[in-house]
Amino acid sequence: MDFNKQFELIKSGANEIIPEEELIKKLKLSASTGKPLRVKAGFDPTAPDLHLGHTVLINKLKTFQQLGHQVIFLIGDFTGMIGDPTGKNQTRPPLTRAQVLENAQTYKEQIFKLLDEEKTQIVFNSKWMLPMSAQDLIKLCSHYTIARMLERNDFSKRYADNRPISIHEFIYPLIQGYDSVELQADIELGGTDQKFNLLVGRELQRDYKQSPQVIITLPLLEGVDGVEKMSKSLGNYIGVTEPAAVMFAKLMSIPDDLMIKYYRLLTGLTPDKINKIEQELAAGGLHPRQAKKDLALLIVTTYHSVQEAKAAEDEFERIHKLRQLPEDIPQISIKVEDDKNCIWIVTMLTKSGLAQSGSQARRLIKQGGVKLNQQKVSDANLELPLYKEYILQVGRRRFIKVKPVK
RNA sequence: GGAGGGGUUCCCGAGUGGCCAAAGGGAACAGACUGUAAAUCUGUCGGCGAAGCCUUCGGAGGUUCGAAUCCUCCCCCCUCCA
Repeated sequence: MDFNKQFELIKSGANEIIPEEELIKKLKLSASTGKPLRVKAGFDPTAPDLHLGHTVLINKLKTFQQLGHQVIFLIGDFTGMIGDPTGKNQTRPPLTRAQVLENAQTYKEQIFKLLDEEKTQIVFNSKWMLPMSAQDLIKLCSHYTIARMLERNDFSKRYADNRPISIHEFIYPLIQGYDSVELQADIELGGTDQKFNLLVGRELQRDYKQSPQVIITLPLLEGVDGVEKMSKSLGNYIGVTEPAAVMFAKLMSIPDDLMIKYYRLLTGLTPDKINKIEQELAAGGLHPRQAKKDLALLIVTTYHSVQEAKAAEDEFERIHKLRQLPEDIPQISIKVEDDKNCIWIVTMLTKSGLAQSGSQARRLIKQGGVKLNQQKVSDANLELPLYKEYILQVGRRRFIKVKPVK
């Protein structure tokens, strides 16, 4: 593949490449020497459940891998003890060796749905950070100045606002940078919020007489709400291990405006193809719903299979378009007190977990959000005979089969 | 060591003796609408088989007919000065 095509592929979806000329130089050098570039991206070991936001980086790693370069998946088990300084993060308790290995295993299961296991190098930065002596750490610190640290937006802001900055927070970017030294990285990928840290890596490598890495920042992916960046704690995430049907439904719920970004950052489609979809959408030739379905199918297929993706689509149609019952409804039976021969609707809702309290159950009924055997329930005092099986529904998409017994 | 600010219901945040189950916003949930679980609009948003009652405002005591609000002690967080 010629350099322009390669470059275009690498650049697709990227926010910044700093500096672009160096990337081209490195690509050319690699081609002429036959030596693959070393491409690094770091991940947090404390949150081993990957969501699509994380896979933006992994997808880009994959691009490099497909171009024949050496991909390095760095697990920041040492930096994880510090936590990236956002002002909110507290120092985290160090993970035990067992936890680290366990999380690493979880990572592997997830990333190898995208990356080629044979060609991926997984490393932990505790490998070189744990044995580092205090003396060496001080030496590392001497490569950087407070003034330069304060260039980091987050630090300068907190400093100006009289909010605390702990000393150890300064160490974080230094270690991340030092990882690049240790790994002799040619390229480091990171989210746009990592720009500062990535740049520190360049400086340090230069100080350590290495060729500075090219940094590529990728946009932060908004979650299904379309506003906040995807994160587990905000609940707007799509996890890579989620069931196909859940994944599909979540993907269908993203705002239309976000579709193209998802296409660009999460699918392996070429820039040409994505541009075409974008144009057809704008021209009205392609229905946004269809485009979003195609997107969902593509992504779900990556993490599951074609069959499962298709089944997920059918399920979605059934529930949301045709408003029918889903194929598999979880089933439970509820024990009733011995002296009763009927069950109260509110009890059914709370015992089945569809409502968290009796008050909430009553509210749902009052709002017309409860259906029993597809009939709306309007009476909160409804009593039902035992031994029959009921299909309870709350809202449009929560179903459960309930069998009350003694 | 000294001075000061603060801890309120899932989150942010108002509330300085009764009108407070506690404003406002966010999140969430339900309803309407829709190609969609988007957007928008409406409603709900501590618990109780619900009349009324019970529990909640960092913790423990106290003052008062009555406390998120006042007092005492304690715990925690933050800032400034040295």
